[in-house]
Amino acid sequence: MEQSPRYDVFQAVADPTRRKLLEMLAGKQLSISTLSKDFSVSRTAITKHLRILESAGLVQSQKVGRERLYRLDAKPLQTVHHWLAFYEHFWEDKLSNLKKVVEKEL
Amino acid sequence: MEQSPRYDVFQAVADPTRRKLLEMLAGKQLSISTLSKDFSVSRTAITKHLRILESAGLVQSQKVGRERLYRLDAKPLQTVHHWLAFYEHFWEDKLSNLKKVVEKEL
DNA sequence: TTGACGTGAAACCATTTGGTTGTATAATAA
DNA sequence: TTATTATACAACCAAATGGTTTCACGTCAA
Repeated sequence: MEQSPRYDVFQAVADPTRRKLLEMLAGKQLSISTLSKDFSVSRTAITKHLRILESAGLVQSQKVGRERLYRLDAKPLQTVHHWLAFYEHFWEDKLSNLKKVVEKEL
Repeated sequence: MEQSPRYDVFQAVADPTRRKLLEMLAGKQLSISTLSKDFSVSRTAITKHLRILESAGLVQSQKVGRERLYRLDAKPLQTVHHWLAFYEHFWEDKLSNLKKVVEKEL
């Protein structure tokens, strides 16, 4: 859980807690404490998850007074989107195959 | 690396080796040995990765003679696709915001 | 100025992860 | 029949991961 290595977006997004954090940050800026309230794990654990998300570029933060506010940056998710695009026709093929079968039945 | 627990598709896809395996299996069925040739890690390691992919439903296998052939099943990737759809307008917003800025400049 | 609040940082810890080597066994080619 | 090939399985290992507790420190409200 060390923060020095740049986290891969795929890896960052692999954890359910981190996905939930991204969801909470969709639209609004929230502080660590506020975010933590929705989880059963400690504030420290949430801080670590946020650092991982930040090192993957999925969130950005700024210190305001005594709090640190985090906000979503969805751009790195485009990488996942592009990666997925390649596989899209593989699951669509299944559908078109099914379509053919159904058409043959009629 | 135990295989009993069902692997999450997000987790399955988080590893670069496993993503490469999926790519190799796009379109064609390949045996473990054949797949292994393209990696620097051992065949055993590849077998374990394939088991993880299988438990996530991303590949299916069948034993043919003395080999085990694996093939891609992209369906579980739809889960990732749906998940991503929610964030799509967050990176699109950036573009439309940029567009607004550019328009104002003109 | 004094607590309470929000965070940062360090030290630890158990489990999971990704990898290895070695042995056993069924299928195939000579 | 005898190697050789392709796996399977078990045991083991170091490092990464997700988590904790404790303590220190700046900020803000009374």
